[in-house]
Amino acid sequence: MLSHAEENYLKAIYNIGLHTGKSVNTNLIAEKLSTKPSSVSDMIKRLSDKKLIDYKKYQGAILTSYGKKVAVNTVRSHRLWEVFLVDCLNYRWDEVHELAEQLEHIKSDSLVDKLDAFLKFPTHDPHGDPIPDKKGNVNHHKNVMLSSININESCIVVGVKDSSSAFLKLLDRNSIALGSTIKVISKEPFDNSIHVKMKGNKQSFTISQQVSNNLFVKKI
Amino acid sequence: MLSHAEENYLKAIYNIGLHTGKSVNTNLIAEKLSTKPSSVSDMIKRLSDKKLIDYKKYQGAILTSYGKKVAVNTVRSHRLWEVFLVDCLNYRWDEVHELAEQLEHIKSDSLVDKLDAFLKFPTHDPHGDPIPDKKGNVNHHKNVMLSSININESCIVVGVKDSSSAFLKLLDRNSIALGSTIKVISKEPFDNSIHVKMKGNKQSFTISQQVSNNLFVKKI
DNA sequence: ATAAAAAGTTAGACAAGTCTAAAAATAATT
DNA sequence: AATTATTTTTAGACTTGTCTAACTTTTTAT
Repeated sequence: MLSHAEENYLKAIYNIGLHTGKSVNTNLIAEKLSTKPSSVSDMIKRLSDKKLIDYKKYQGAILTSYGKKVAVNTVRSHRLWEVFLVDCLNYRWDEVHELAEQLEHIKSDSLVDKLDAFLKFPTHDPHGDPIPDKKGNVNHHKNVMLSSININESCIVVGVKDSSSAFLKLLDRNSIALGSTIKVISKEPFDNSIHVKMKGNKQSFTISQQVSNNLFVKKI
Repeated sequence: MLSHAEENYLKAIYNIGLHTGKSVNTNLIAEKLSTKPSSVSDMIKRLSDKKLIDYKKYQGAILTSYGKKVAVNTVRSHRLWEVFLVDCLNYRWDEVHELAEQLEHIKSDSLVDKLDAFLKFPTHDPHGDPIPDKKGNVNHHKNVMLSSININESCIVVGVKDSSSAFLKLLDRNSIALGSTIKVISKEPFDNSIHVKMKGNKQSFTISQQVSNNLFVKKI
């Protein structure tokens, strides 16, 4: 039986590993978990003893298949709880992360699957992130960002990379939600901001690079 | 912010105090929490420092109004989660206790009230225990046990005192559920077992004293 | 290739929560 | 009232997870 802290470390290593593909550094984990590199070193040793990661001193960590399984299950739990919080309890998408961080650690053989069934097997969480299935299979984002869309092309918002409350509230204020259709009108070379128009909206407006780099989209 | 352990101690003190009415001894708490009296002594000191209980050495513990508030909120959370698990996720009433023990500790200002609303403000949990309202008011059982019902009288099952899995499964096997109507046919002086008949059932059967002492009923 | 910078690890300390073993206080019994 | 017995508390140890400060290894840059 793993502790909350252990699961959080595995999840962090999993998420960082997804982007980088290779061995994960101590400092990145520390940053992600708002802790200190020395604490990470300690924990990494314990996780290695438990065969959850492969680790050689000074060489970073990689999940074993067992560790990956735990991480994916935790991610699955997290995302299903987020769906529950938004769909059933009427939370907003910018409110659910911290709560799901707690709920994901509830220990049970059956809870997550029963929750999945109750929610009718959702495929994505409120931020557009894919929900791993019972067996741990995940359909990852294709990683097309709004910033890569050409002028005069349109796209649909399918996810957010940053799911911080600040970013999500900014999107709300601009009426950008999952499923929104956005057309790129022009690009500003100086600061890489882009001028966009939302479908069904006459008014066009400007989006900074920080924002367009954090919106997953699908071309249409 | 209180730890899971602290909340569990407060809940135990609250539950024991409900029955006894007075200062709660160390040994009872230790038994209820499956821990050792020495651990209880330690924790009791901490809870006293935090003004959650009143405590004088060798004199047992009593909840302060603040401590009682925490305990009742934890009970409220526990029972609402039990309703969710049974009504939404299709767990049986003998399966939900352990899970609710975990879920009750999720920290949030709004979660429990939102859950309450989602569940349409239930008044009782799957074992018939009353759910405290938002303000902490509870309608306690009137404590009428099946064992106190006279011959030829009928009653409705409104709750269980023992909510262990073993007891609940025994009730299931005898088709005794909340709302069942039971008529007392005869009593056996030797072992205090009673002979009963369920409404809508021709067959009558015998119930031991242990069982009849753990069923809350309402006379009809 | 060697010095400086960055990254990673160890050592020692701390807090929460638990335990065993022993001591102290209270309660029960003769 | 004195002696058991029971209950409660203390003392010291252990685990998990964290920290700071110091040290080592690896990487980077000159």
